[in-house]
Amino acid sequence: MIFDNKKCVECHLRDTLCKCLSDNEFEALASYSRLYVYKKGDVILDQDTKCFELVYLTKGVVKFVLNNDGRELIVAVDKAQTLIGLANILNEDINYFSVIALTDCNGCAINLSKFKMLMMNNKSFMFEVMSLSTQMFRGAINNFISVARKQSNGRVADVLIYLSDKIYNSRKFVLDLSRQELADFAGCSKEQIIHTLRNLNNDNIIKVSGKNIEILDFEKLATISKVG
Amino acid sequence: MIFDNKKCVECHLRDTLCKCLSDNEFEALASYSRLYVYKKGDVILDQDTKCFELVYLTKGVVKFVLNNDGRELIVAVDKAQTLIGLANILNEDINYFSVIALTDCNGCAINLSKFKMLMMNNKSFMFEVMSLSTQMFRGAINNFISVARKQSNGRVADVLIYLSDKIYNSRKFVLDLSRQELADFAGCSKEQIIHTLRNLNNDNIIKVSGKNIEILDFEKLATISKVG
DNA sequence: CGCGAGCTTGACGTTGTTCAACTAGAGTGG
DNA sequence: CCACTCTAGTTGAACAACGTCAAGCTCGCG
Repeated sequence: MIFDNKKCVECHLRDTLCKCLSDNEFEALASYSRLYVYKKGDVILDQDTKCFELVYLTKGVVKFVLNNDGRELIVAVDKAQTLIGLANILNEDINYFSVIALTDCNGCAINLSKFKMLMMNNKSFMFEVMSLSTQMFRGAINNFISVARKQSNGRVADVLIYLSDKIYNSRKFVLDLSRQELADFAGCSKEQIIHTLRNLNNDNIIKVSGKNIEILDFEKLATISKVG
Repeated sequence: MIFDNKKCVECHLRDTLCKCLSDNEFEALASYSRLYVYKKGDVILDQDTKCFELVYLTKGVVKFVLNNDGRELIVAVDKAQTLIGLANILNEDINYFSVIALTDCNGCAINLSKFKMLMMNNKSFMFEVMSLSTQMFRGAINNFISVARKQSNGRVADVLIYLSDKIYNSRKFVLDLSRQELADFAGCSKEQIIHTLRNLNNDNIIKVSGKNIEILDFEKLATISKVG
């Protein structure tokens, strides 16, 4: 579904990534942008397909997913406001991850070739874009270090802290991820997630009830994350 | 130790990453470059320190290492000819990995601010650089996927195939990595590496004798890598 | 010849996966 | 309104994978 886009100048993107663009330059980008609505579960970007558009997410929570041999691995979870697809544009315009809506989402599709043209003509903009995309990669690498080195207590602690700090900005939140998705994020089986959550619950470090999570003892959780 | 650098125009770097630079531009870069000699074990770039120079490796094999809590994790292994430090320059000029010589190495240090200046003034060059640095990150992520999802047979197979294809370009090679380093690369204990190598040896898939490795049945090894 | 670092080996215990059975809740159709 | 089905979640038991430990080995070097 497509909306009008007359309010681009008020967009959060204007003040952040695009802050070094002139009004004319930003206008050129905005005139090609279109709003989309995604339902929970919709594929926003599809791994291994050609990428023609970036998506600026204005509402909702998404997961970045790598698929190999049928099994999913969640590389990152992110929420509005954020630009999606950056990691794709630097090489061959083939999507490296899939991006899938965890909640209903709104997004604004930005024409990739226009975006690239702007990058070519505005060096500071290019540096902003590069910086953002390497941040994304570094985050992914840090995540994999966690998965590669820690055992499940530590990984689950990592995931909970990440969600609390970066996504829900609260010690108490309602999960948008299923148990299976938590497992794909933490790199273990869903049963292991359930066991670990229950243990943390019984030790009064967190309170779990279905999708409702509350972190009761953040210090202890941070220690578990560190120790592994 | 520092050599003269009159032969920069013959450097492999000139024909690859720097192919889109004019003679003047390349000259500007070369006039600031200096040759260094590293002994096996030397730290070429040090994690978490400020980075003033890129290093173009002209001889030798190196490992990219992430350190956390005393334990090492090898992110990648690379050999000459290759440019080292790219992943660092996109953000805050703080080295994200350490780079350590696995063999005696020669390298050519390139002034980072000159390099950046060239990037700012030559868009195609900037795209070349960006492309190279994202390749590096994608490689790292693929490596971590392997570590995160496969069990030790698959990981060891991955490592052997990587070394055979990308580093030694032969089915038969002499390892520059210790058993501990193989373990840091595959994300498991050194004992597990030894067990797995012996099993592969007993199954006549590889032949191991100390540092000497020969891949006897590449197809079978590739299958093990896929299956996990 | 003796020392030490890296390598090898096997035993053992922990961790985590797999499997199978069961429960709860949501959606569907008669 | 009640079966029926389907999916997600939960539980525990059996098993396999892996790390840790402790002991012994090998080889190069002083």
